[in-house]
Amino acid sequence: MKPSPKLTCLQDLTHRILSTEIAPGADLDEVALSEHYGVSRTPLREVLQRLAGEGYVTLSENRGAKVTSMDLATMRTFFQTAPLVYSSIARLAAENRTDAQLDALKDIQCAFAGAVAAADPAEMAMQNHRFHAQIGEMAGNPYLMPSLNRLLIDHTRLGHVFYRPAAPVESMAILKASQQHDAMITAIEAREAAIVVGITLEHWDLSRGRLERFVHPDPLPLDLSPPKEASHAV
Amino acid sequence: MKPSPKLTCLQDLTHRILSTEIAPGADLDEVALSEHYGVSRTPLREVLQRLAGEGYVTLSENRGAKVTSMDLATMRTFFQTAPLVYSSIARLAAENRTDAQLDALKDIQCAFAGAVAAADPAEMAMQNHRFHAQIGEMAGNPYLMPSLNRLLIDHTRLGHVFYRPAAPVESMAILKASQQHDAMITAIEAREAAIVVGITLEHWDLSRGRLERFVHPDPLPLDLSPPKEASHAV
DNA sequence: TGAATTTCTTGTGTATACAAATTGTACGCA
DNA sequence: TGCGTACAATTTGTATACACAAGAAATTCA
Repeated sequence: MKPSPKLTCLQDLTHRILSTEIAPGADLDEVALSEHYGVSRTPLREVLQRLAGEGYVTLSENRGAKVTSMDLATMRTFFQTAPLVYSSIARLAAENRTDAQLDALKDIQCAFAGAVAAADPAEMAMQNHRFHAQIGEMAGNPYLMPSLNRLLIDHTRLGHVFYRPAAPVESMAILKASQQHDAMITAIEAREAAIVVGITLEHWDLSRGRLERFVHPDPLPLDLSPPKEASHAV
Repeated sequence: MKPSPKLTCLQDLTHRILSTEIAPGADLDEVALSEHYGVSRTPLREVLQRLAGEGYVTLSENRGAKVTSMDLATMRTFFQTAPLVYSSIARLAAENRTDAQLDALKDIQCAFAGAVAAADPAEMAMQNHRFHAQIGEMAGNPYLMPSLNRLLIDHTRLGHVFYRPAAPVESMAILKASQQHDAMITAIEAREAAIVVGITLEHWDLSRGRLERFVHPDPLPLDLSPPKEASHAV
């Protein structure tokens, strides 16, 4: 009945980190956060410890918590690792899903489609996160789950680019992504593992194309004044 | 200078869990542990939270901490997942290793060989754990690391069987495992990714053979009295 | 004026005391 | 005797106070 302030704190922090409202690398002050959420430092520190375990924040001795940063070396690893884990999870999800899990996935995709219709980029990114986390649940593999979740954290943080279309061409990509979600649901329902893996890899390629273009943007025309946002990438 | 009691507590608990001195599924009492390690409940709870994040223990609301259990469903998943993660990590280790990391690996293998020579099963299992965790370090992939570590926890807990040879034939397996470690070091040093992956898969097959025989032991002769250790497996 | 050391400020780490929740037990009632 | 309820005991969750470490600023001495 009562919304536990500790749980609220945990959920709100994850949300704000995933949405990059709290930027990668940002310092998290214990007293400020504890006052903000109306809990004492003890449970707040436990929340931070948990977030650290899930990869959202990084703790250093006597130096507090920082939001896990996204440096270029990590990005490289991200692009290297994601297809392997995503496709493995997809295969397992098709094999092991339950009906209840499938229904939950459909609900999430519904919310995702709603966010697309409403042209709400932040909400799209969050529902997309939930969608893929749910597929992870369906895989039922406690060994791969932590890897998937770490990938999804960075994918979602990067992904706010994806869902902020600059050109009309790019909003087409969002529609295509949503259609791929639908196709994944159909294939998972039919337990067609090979098909799910195929769609998942296409889905990844679509996402990768946009993300890489962001990390490696097209060079600006050479005769213009110095670029302003070049180093803003990560 | 001073051996922080909190760190001692963390390391000792991981060691006792990996060695199954504290059995899978066992309850962990906060007050008892805090008194045992000479710290108050606050830091002890932080240790438990961290161990939970790494997969050693499982926390339930208002119900304390239990050592993560190893049920049959999990075992199935374990055997399904390990080769994928191990071989991926092996490939990355060969590609990304530094000289310092390689030296550390050699030191660990030295300690492992020492334990083999001393016929110390517990020590073998622990050094084997360190060996493979070090290869994980060399892979330098923060996304796959948590999966590897979770696999290694259960592998090491199961592995105490491996290093407790019942028959002379089985102590040959330990020697072969040690030789495979040496071969992995050589291949990693030469950055021969394909070779490392091959040895890793052989290494896994060797381990799997013994572990599966433990989970699925040979049936006892039918004309004997009721089996005594049948359900002791997991 | 510059460098080094001391002090002060800020923020984290730990301990203890208290509140809340769960579990086991005993008692009463059907 | 069986079941349900209430109470007690144990264990976990939270708050507060204090101790300690790291970094910044200021003062002193060369």
